This record gives sequence, structure tokens and C-alpha cells, in this order.
Amino acid sequence: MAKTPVRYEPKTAEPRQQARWAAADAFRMPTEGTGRPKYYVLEMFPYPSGAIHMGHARNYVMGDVVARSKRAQGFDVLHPMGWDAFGLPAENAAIERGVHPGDWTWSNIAAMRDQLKLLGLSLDWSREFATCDPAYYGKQQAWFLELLKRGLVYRKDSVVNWDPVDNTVLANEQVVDGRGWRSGAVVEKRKLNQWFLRITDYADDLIEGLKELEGRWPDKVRLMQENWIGRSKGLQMTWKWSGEAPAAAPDGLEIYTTRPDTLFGASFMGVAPDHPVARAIAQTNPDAAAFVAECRKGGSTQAEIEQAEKIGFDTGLKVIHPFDGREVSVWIANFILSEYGTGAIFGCPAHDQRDLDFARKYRLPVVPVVRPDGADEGFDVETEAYVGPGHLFNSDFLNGLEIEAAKAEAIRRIEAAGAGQGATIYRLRDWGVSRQRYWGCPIPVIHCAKCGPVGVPVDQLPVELPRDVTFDTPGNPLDRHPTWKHVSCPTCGGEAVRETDTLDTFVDSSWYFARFTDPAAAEPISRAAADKWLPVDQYIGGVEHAVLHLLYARFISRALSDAGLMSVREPFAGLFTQGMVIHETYRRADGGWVEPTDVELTNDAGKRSARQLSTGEALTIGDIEKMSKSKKNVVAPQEIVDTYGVDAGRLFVLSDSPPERDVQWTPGGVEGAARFVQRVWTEVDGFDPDAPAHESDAALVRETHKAIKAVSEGVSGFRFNSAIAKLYAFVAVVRDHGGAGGAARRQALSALVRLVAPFTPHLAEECWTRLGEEGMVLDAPWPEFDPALAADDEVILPIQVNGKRRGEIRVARGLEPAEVEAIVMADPDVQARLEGQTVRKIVVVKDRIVNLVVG
RNA sequence: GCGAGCGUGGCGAAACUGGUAGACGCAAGGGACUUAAAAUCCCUCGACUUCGGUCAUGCGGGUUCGACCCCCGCCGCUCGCACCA
Repeated sequence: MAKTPVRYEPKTAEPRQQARWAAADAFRMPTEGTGRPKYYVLEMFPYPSGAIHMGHARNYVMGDVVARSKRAQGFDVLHPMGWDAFGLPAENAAIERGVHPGDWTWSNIAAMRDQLKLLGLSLDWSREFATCDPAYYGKQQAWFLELLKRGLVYRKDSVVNWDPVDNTVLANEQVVDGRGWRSGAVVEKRKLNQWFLRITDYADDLIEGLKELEGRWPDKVRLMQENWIGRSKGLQMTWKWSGEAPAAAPDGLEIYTTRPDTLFGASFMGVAPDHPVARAIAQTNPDAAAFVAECRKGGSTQAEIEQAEKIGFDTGLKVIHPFDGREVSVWIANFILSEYGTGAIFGCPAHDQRDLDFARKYRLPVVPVVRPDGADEGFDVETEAYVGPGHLFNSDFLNGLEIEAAKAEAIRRIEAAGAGQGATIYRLRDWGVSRQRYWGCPIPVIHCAKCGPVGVPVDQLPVELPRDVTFDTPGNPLDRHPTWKHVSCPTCGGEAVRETDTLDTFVDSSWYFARFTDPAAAEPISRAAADKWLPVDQYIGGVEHAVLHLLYARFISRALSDAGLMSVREPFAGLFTQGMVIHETYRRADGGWVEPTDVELTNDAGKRSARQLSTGEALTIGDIEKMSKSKKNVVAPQEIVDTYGVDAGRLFVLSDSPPERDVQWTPGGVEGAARFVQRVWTEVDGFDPDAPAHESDAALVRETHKAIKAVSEGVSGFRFNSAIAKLYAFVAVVRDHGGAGGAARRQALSALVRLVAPFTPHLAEECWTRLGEEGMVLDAPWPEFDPALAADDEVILPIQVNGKRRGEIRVARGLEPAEVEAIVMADPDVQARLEGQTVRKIVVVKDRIVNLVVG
């Protein structure tokens, strides 16, 4: 009699296995390791917004698959989790609801930790920390002071977005159409003295480092960083004034160019409206002042910049061309950026589109100096600047040279004349880290009228945030706190005040991966622990951090290495950027969004419709979008756990799309995953050691090893969807094979359980126990692939005629092409098909294909 | 504008280095079991077809014995940067 199948119950099994792991403290990794090779898996730690969503879940499940499979493959796996806990939302909650930012944050952390634990992740919770804990940010202050000592931290005036109503600095993203996002006030540009980190010192190193990451980081991310740093090589040079020099630039006008080869094509000079020369003129010349004001008015949105007309103002000043001595007039122009290069350019309209637009408008000369090879003497430029390759003409000693050679020669001549030098410049700016905010890491500096800014002595760290603050008035609560900022100067003992700015939260996330290696260390980073575990072998997170976070972390790692705090300069050896979880949206006739739990979907022969359960109203099925509260298309992990079990949810978020792509959450999809969970259990549960084996067990052994190979490759190559597809197919093979017992079946089931374990760990543990295995599948070795056992004795060779598949033959594996050819030509079906035609050529690819060329 | 990526069934997708296009899942249709339902299982499922085949991986060419894959030219979508001299 067949045994009645027992249903697998995730509701009881999942908590049971989680309790087992917890009781065994199974995921704690000693800092010194256990002697196996190390593997550090890390997912970008979350901001404690209050709830874990499916996007988080997918991210952490991917990391968990890597962590669990690496553990099975014999590694000491470090897999920690923490909280990126400083930031603006906590202050907004304080303003809106009157709660303390700290209380809000810590209660969110508690809630999210519980939600995260439902997912059954193999995390070492003993290493958990939040960046808002003084135990963490105090260490950050310590290394900040070290960088200050080393000159990597400095202060300078910089222009910021200032909200005059809220009395605060706004990030660029917080300025909407020129107004503060919260107050609605017109944002002012204001100069503030701010703290900066010298990331530009590392610009070259950060670019060079990208090369070594080839293959382990997405090309897209490496390219984005390279573009962001924006290195360009060119010439920085000074043009002497013709006549009296303006006081703002007594030595001449300094410009930067990447096209020194086109110097003979210069027809005007341009300076930014903020350039010292422009500002000086605006002070005495009302027309110039009006023009500069006009330029400032221009919007900063993309569309506005794109459409903005190029406008200029002739200053009347003239400079002398370094090569041919002619006078060139100096203009103030709105399209020149004061922050890039020297804020001044030479205009060569023939070979730069912007310069050409400008020259045409103001009727300035357009002299082409480069022409494409093959163009005749009369080569000219009309409305489109020529930026392609070619050779120089109209250029005296540069005539006939190719562009690169001409650049080199022009630079050589300018250098020889002492008028300038070849220079490499960067788009990247130093990192402004000052924030006029409460909920951030205090900058550990004291300002003394006599001694200037003085670092807080290390033995006085951490500089803790005061708890008694109010948010009833705009501005930084630290600034108006009655006592906190008033201290004595550590150097002279005189009256002094604390710095009340806090650090950009990107600083907090720039070194947390190093702190995780020994989160209790007295020093910011334990050298021994960091040297053992870093770099992070596999880092996983959203592509939205491709530039800022990942660039800052690479910079800080280098800076801390140079300061002797750690050794590894490149923190993330491998990076994977995962796609989002998206979901359909549902809308009522009145435009209101409806959440999926309140929607009933019907499918009538392919025609889908939706209605709202609570009202019965018909709904419009809208776009499939990123899950968001505003569109109400969110699915909470808790619901999934309750309905289908964690394992089904874990499986589904990885099964339906490649991990780098977005995955659409569908109820049908999770149900499919839940069915698979049942099928695995049914096969394992149905195993009977006393039952007879199936007679053709060699076939099952082959399929087992093919599955081991495919799943192993899928897991290591981040093709989780393919790995899961192979697992589905393998379970079908096991099921259809027949025979409830036997060694081959036992091996197949044992391999299956270990292969599914990274994806559905709870199910795997239940199965492992059911199979009578010792201990936990968690500690079981990854199944080993044996190519000899996976190989078929025979292969099916498709037979193509002129490249089209026309039939197939079954032959012994490894047969030489000549033998295959003989068999094919003797085959009656082939003969019948070839009747009356001449075979011109036979292509045989061993064990793969046969192609007959007939004509 | 510059840079990158992607276009394959009704849908999500597979196809390793140029070698049987559509694995696996969803949806759909049919059937078995059942008093019935759920659950489960089985079959069909790119298009056309005179049932021999023919056509199919965005479009048009090319290279090759053979192309989703490589090359050239278009079209469409997505992302990043954007007046960066």
C-alpha cells in the first residue's frame, strides 16, 4: 500500500527550524574564524524606516543564498547585519509627531529586526549595531580626527542651498523648482563655512582601482564611477592682458582646455558669471551687473539648462594670443561653469558646438583649424562644429599634424614659453560633509576664538548628541541648545563652542563593513580582524548606490589605509546590483489606489479584470511599478509568511527573473513556489529505505550529477533563476523515476535537499532530518559533482541539412567525426531525404551536431 | 547631446565559448479523481499548414556548413550623466 502523503506545514516547520538554529547559535562566526578560508558576504544595510519590504527581502535572500552555499562549500562565512540609522526621516517624525528621533529610530529597528528574523537568514546577529549608537559614531569621530590631523579634512566657504524659512541647508534633491520641499520658500544660494573631505586627492587612485574590479563589479557601475570622477587631460594656461590688467587677475586670464591643438582657432575668451574678473566688472559696470544677475536667474533643472540660450556680455577687455599675438576679446558667458576647470575658456567655435552657437549669435569669427582627412582646402564649418579626427591646418607650426600630435606640440610650446602646463583635472569635487542637522554624527571639533578649530581630545570621545532637544522651531536644535555647545578650548582652556554641524550620513556607511569585522573593538577598526576578513567578497545592493555610497566607501577605505587603520584599500572585491520587486497597481474610478489584499482578480479566457473586495467596485489594472506606499502596491513579507511560508517567498523572489533584473510579484508565482516546496517534501517523505530500487538507477545518478553541476554553476554565477529552474526539473525527474528505495534514490534526495538548502533552508532542514541524516543540513557539505557519473553513454545528434534541423540519430558518446559520418550516410532516413541530391560537405561537431551541405 | 544596456510565445524567462530556439514557472484550454469543491495528477499550449511541411528570436543587410549569439545600418524601450571646455 502506498503511504498517504503528509503535507508539509511551513507554519510549524519554519519556527521549529529557526528555533533550532538559534539554540545552536548556528550563525555566530568567531572573529578569529575556525580555520577554514574566509568569505565575507554583505548586503547593503537598511535605513530603519519602520518596515521590511519585499525589496529588502530579495536583497537579503540573495545574500543568504551566497552565505549558505559558501558555508556548505567549506568557508568561514561572515554575514552580519546592522542599521544605517542616522538621517532626516527621524527628524521629520520628530517634527510631525513630537517623538524623539532616537526613540523613533530605535523602535523602528526593533520592529524591523523582528521582521527580518522571520526570513530565516543566516545572519550573525551578535555583530549587529546601529550607526546612531555612540559606541559606533564615537569611533567614527576618532578616525575623523585622524584624517583631520593628516590634512584630509578641511574647512572652506562653499555655496549651499539655504532655506530662509526653515533656517537650514537643503540637499540638491530637497530643492524642487527652486523652492524648499518643506517650507515652499524660494531657496537662496548662501556661502557657508563647511567641512570637506579631500576625496579629490584619491581621484586617480579611485579610477585606477576600477580596473582591478573588472569582472567582479558590473561594467555599468565601474563606468558610472569613472564618468563621475570625470578625469580629463589638457592644458592649463594663462593669456596675458592687452593693455592694463584688471586687479582681479593681474597676471592674466587663466583657462583650461582639452583641445590645445585648436588654439589657432580661438575667436573669443569666455569667463563664468561667477569668475572674479566678471564680478569685478559687475561692480563698476551696471550693464555687466544686470547681465550677471540675469545669468543667476536661470533655472537649474535639466530641461532649463538644455533649452537655455547661450548669452554673453562683451567686457571690452582683451588678451593676447600666445602664438600669433593677435588680440582676443573677453566675454562673460552663461554657459561657462565656475566650478569646473578655472571657470574660464578660450572659445574655438569651429570645433566646439557651444562655442559655435555663441559665435554665430554674436557674429564672432569662426576659423576651422582641423579638417577630416580627404577634405579639400575649402573645408569650412557652418552650423555644426567639427569634432571628429583629422589633421591641422590654418595653424602655422601645427599644420599637417594629427590632433594628438598637435595637442602635444601645443602643450610643449606653451610650457617652453612659461605660459602654462599640461594638466589633468577632474569633475569630482571634494566631499562636503557638513549638515545643519541634529540626527547625525557630531563633528568632533571645538571652535576657539584664539586657537581656531581644535579637534576634541580622543579621551573625550564620543561627543554624544544631547537628548534634550526640541524641534518646535526651525533650524538645528544643537545650535540653540542651552549648554551643549559651550565648552572650554582643549588647547588654551578659554571659552569656546562646539561645532554644531553633524556629518553627512554617507560617512556612517563608508566604513561600517570594516567595523563589522570586530564591532566591539576599542579602536575604530581592529587591524587583525579587518585584515582577516576584508575585503568583502560579495557585496549586494541596489544600483542606486552605484556612485555615491560605493565611491565614498572606496575613498574612505583608502584614506583609512593610508592612516594605518586598516590594510585593505579596495573594500568590495565583488559587487552585485540587484533589481527591484515590482507589482501591478489597481485604481478606482475616482483615481484612488487600492492595495492588492483588497483586490479580487478574475481571468476569463485570458481577459483579466479586477474588482475591489470591500466595495465590489470594478478596478482598472494599472502599470507594474516599484512597490511603494503611495501607489499601495505593496506586499508585506509578513503576509507571505503567513499564507505561503517563508521558503516559498524566498524561492519566488529569486525564481522568476534574473537577479539583476526587476521581478514582478504575482500571487500565482508564489503559489507555484509553494507547490514546489510541497513536491520536494513529498519525494523526501515518500522515501522508503526498505523498498526496492528501480532497475535503471544509473539514469537517476546521471540526472543527479547533472543537477549538481547546473545548480552549483547557477548559484556561483548569480543565475539563481536558472538554478531554481533546474531544481524544479530535477524534482520532476526524481518523482517520475519510480521506485521508492535504493541507494541512487537516497543519493538523489540527499543531493536535492542540500541543493535547495540555500533557497529554502527550513524545508531543507526538515527533509534532512526526515532522511535520517545527522545534524543540520546547514553544516552538510555541498554535493560534489562527478563528471564521470554525469556523462551519458549515448548522445542524440541533430542532423541538419543546409543548417535546418531535419532529423536526429542516437550514437555512442565520444564517437569520432569520421565514424559519425559513416553512420549518418548509411542511415536509411537520411538516404531517403537526400535522394537525388549531392552532398557537398559534411560538418560533424563531436557529440554536438551533424550538418549536411547539399546542393 | 554623451555613455551604457535591453528588444525571444498570452506573460516572467531559458539557450554555457556560434551548434536541436522557447528549459522552468505563470496564465489559458482539455481530462482524471470527487456527490461536489479544494488539493493533487495527466495531456495540449509560437504562427501557418494541403499534416509532407513552411515560417519564426524588433527591422534590413552581411560573415559562416550553421547566427537569439559575431559585424554594418536602422527602429523602439530603459538607465546613468548632462552647457565638464
